[in-house]
Amino acid sequence: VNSPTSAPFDRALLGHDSHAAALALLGARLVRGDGPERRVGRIVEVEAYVGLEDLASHAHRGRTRRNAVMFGPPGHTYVYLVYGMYYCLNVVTEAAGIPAALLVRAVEPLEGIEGMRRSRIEFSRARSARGTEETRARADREEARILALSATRLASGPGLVCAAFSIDRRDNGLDLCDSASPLYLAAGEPVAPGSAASGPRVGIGYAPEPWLSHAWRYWIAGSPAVSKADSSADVSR
DNA sequence: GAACCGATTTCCT
DNA sequence: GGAAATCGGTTCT
Repeated sequence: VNSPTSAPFDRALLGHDSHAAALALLGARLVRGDGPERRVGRIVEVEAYVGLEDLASHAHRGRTRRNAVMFGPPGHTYVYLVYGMYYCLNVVTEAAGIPAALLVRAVEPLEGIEGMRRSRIEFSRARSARGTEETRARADREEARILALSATRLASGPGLVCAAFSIDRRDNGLDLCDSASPLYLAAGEPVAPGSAASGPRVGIGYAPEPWLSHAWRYWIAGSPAVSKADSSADVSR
């Protein structure tokens, strides 16, 4: 599991077709920090949001202040707040000018697992910091729940990835292909062609067909760390 | 300046 | 299986 030095993620793998990039990103490592605070996870699930035409994408209405980095060069982060309380991490893909990104939906913790657990708890407590006594009691129960959670499930969801890695709006626009960034990507074991699965994207019920049904969610088949059961799924090329 | 809504997660019925 | 929590982005008046 320990790998002292791993090569930075190759930006060229992200610069063209987003679906090829999604398959390339599976198995790669997400790295936060250095030394004893270092946290590393293996990316096991992503979703592609591609181009102006994609009516499920934040970019479909054109460039705004929020989605601006999606229009920039590949390899950078797009971090946004969703539902007023969770953050989502995306990896920008395609050449500058073409808005596209991969939502990181799930990560399998490899190093710094206790740090991820603490970060999850810290996030949970911050949410109920100014709450009533009842909300505080609820936070206690949630802390107990997180402490009992298996390591593989600590980052099994897009909001949970950000909670476990302490990712928020300040991380928007970082260069993930630069290992000097506070958050970056490192090469991992590539996923064998037959080991990737795909299916429809999650949480985009507002989108019309055909965008609603495109199988643009990709994950490592059989991984216990994916955000949902991968029961009915096509194994991709 | 107000209304509407969401690339989620968790808890309760 | 359904709803609540919570706030900034986007749109419309």
